Amino acid sequence: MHEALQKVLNNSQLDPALSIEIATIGRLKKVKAGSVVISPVSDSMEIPIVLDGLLKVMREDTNGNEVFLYFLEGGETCAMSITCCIEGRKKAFKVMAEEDAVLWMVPMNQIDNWVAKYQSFRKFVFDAYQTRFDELLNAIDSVVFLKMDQRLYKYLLDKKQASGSYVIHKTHEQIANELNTSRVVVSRLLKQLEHEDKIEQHRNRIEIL
Amino acid sequence: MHEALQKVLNNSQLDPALSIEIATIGRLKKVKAGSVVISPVSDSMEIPIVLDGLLKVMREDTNGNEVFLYFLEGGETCAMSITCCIEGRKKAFKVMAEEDAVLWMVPMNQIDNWVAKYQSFRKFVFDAYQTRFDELLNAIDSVVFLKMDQRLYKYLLDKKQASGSYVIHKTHEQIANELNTSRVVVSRLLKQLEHEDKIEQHRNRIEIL
DNA sequence: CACTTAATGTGACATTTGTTACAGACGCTC
DNA sequence: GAGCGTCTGTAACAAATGTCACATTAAGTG
Repeated sequence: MHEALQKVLNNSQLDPALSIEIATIGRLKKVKAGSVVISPVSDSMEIPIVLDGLLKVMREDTNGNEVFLYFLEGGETCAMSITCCIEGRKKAFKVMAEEDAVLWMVPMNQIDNWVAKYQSFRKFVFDAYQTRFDELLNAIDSVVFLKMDQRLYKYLLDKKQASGSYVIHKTHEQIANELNTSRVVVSRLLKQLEHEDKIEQHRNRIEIL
Repeated sequence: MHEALQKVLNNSQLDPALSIEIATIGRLKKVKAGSVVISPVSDSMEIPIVLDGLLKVMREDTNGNEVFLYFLEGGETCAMSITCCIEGRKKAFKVMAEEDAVLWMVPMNQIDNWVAKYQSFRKFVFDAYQTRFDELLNAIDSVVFLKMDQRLYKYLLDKKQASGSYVIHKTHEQIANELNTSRVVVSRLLKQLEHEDKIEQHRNRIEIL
């Protein structure tokens, strides 16, 4: 069995028999940073479990504007994919690789079966839902209750937390896209954060202090 | 069996045996418009199924600011309650009666059991999750991609849709609270909508045209 | 009807965010 | 180091939203 998969399954406290099923039926997928894993147009019938690396979930409107929702870290799975697949619905979000990532792709056709059969899988799925709900509500909080400067700083802190590095390799333009604002605004506010000694700026790189 | 419950259970296409269990184990609860059904501090172990009337789900931040997320109509249930109860977590939202409502309160302790036992209940629960995810994403869209005038109009249309009436009995102040803005802003924008012949205004009452 | 209270209207101004235009800085390649 | 493309900084202005003050209006009550 793939080593990282073994580790993730153990941490998830899944039933051993179920772990074997998942390991048997799934397949490994490696994705490069920046590549799209799930998009509104894709109709993949697999759900990704993150073994290593970092995914990010974005919401996209019909005009191509987008906004960052949350990260998916090692051991986590995309709860929204589960219901989409079960319901055969169009996905209303986009999942991208924020860093190079290793995924375990599990075909959907066994999900209902496992939910019925394994208490540990029910817990796994409900955990995933709960965590994602929390993340979505958190995203709503940021957007509704915070001004752009706080939202930006929160974004930087989240990114630091998720990547485990205080160095962020992004351009102002990229950050602006994730917050659905403009590059000039981001530059302005980052300059402010720099003056407050909360960050340090370099080309293509921001350090959180 | 309660008549409205009977109807809702039938529409949900639940297994007859399960319907009987739900009808047996639950209890009827009537709530007055404006009253709080679930709040972050409540630790109720029941989930509500809306038999009649209209509930609304709000997000509240620590400073007491709040924002409207979505309505729960007849036949719908609060998916977030399910996971909260299963996980024993603190609720991160508030559910209020938008109109007088009749609820069927189902104790949580049977949920896991039902999920294991009934395929139709799994479908019911996953449907609920999917619908709620969609509603949350929809709420995010409004807040991220729309300006306040569009957001306000969308809110009015949603309310019209959910209540089934083109007349909305709310003050500008109340609307402002649900959109997390100020009364003056709402008055200004409503006046605009009136000039565009999209609404007609009276004291405590707005008519959608 | 006169009075009271809550709801709404509106002007004036502050703050935040968005937009445009352009200048300067950095890193890369030849 | 000259040339090039991208990234960042910044001024100037526009638009959206928030805030304060106060006027006006509508509905209910005695």
